[in-house]
Amino acid sequence: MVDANSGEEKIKEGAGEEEGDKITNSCGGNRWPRQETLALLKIRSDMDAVFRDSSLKGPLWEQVARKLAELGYHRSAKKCKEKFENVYKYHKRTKESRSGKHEGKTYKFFDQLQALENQFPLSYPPKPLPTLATTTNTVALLPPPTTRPIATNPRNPPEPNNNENNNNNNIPFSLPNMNNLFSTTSTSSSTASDEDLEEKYRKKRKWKDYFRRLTRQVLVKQEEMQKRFLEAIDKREREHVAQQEAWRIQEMARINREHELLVQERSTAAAKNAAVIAFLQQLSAPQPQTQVMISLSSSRWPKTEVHALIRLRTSLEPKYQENGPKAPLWEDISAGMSRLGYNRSAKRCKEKWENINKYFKKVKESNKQRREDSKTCPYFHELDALYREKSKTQNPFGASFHNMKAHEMMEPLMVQPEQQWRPPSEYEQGAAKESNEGQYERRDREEEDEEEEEQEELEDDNEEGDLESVEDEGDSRYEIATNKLSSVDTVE
DNA sequence: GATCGGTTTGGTTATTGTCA
DNA sequence: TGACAATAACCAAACCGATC
Repeated sequence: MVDANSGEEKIKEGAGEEEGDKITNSCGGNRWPRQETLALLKIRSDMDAVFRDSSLKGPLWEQVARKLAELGYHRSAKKCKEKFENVYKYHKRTKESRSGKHEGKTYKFFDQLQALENQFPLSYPPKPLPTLATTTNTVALLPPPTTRPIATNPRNPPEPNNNENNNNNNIPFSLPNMNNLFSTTSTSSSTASDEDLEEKYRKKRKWKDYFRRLTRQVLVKQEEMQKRFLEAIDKREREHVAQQEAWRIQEMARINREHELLVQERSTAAAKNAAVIAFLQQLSAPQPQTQVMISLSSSRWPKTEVHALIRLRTSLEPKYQENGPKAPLWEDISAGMSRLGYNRSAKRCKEKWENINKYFKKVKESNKQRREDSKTCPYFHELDALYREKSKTQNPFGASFHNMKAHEMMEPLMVQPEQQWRPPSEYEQGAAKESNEGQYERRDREEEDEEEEEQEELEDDNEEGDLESVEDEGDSRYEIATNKLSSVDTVE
């Protein structure tokens, strides 16, 4: 898998993730060294508030990338985002499965991510966080010191009487007379008698005592503050735990309620099913199971379903081309889908249509080369053909669609041959869609392989015109690939 | 209301590294 | 060497807000 971004990160220095600690940042090709990941986490967590406040995240990731670059790690914004998401995702996954096989093991970025989750500023470099008094990291968590730096320079001693909190101080803030202390030019400067010396010595001792007491006092104060701070943290910790406990209890209650509801629903559903089955048995209709599978559609759209949607949409488009409301179109499509055995609401159909088009456009615009044998996005060929068709009919001489090259415009419009599709009747007759899923998957893959081969062949030797008719080799009646918008009716 | 662009979240797959 | 963890990258679904 080669990303467009990977060019800048191709340098491989043979160092793995763990060695990232010891080596420079440019190691390991696309892999993120530990330090780099930590830097990313740090930056991202620092900007967490900004991220939460902003609705447009793109520029923020640019900023993250810039900050990372300042640290010597060059990654694109997209990569930063992706990396963060992946790390976060993995963290969540491992956290959830901790009770299972991961028990006893901790994800190496657990502390950072946990801290981020708890809206707690991260420490850096990372070390186990929460026990605040134990690690040196906690220093980073401490608020900026409120005690003013102590003036150790005897020439600038603290102003004695400006201190508002010195009532209960034992320190005598009535300072010795500084002029006397530092003035070597006393009135009796000419005589260096013993008395003078003794006087000086006494004053010196006095100052010494004063600073000793001051230092002691400051230390006591600092300890007191630290104690108060730790108590506050402790209190907050307890509150947090209590909150979590309360939340847990609430959550348990909610889960219990949901469980009861589920049980109720299940029992009513079972009753309904039994009634329906009984009814069907009474009718003893020849093919009662044809519609049973309809409701089995999962949230993920199988390939065949996407194909059906595209075909329905393209076939119904002319009917709704006027600027009228589109809702009936999607209702129609939804109905068509259900006729084919797919239970999708109009909204879902519309959403799916938008999503596949969005992704298709995105890929086209990025000029990314898709692998011919790409197993993903089976609808690409169809959309491609559809858009080519549109661009031809709407603007045959104007700007080409997505900067299509001239020779590309000449290429035959290749709707994916419907020969790759199962005729609905075949699988509609199946007892349940689920049970056939594996089989269909295999068939899909086989069909895709055939499809790709055929596509290649056709592209190789066929540069002209429409492919009016491709006869199916199989035993069923399949639709023919053509550049005309195909009608869904032929499927049925 | 329709459309579009952006984002979030979750799933999947392929690859790489580590360790027994 | 195989199992497994970790990672990168991709994709899909769903949602939201802006714009027309």
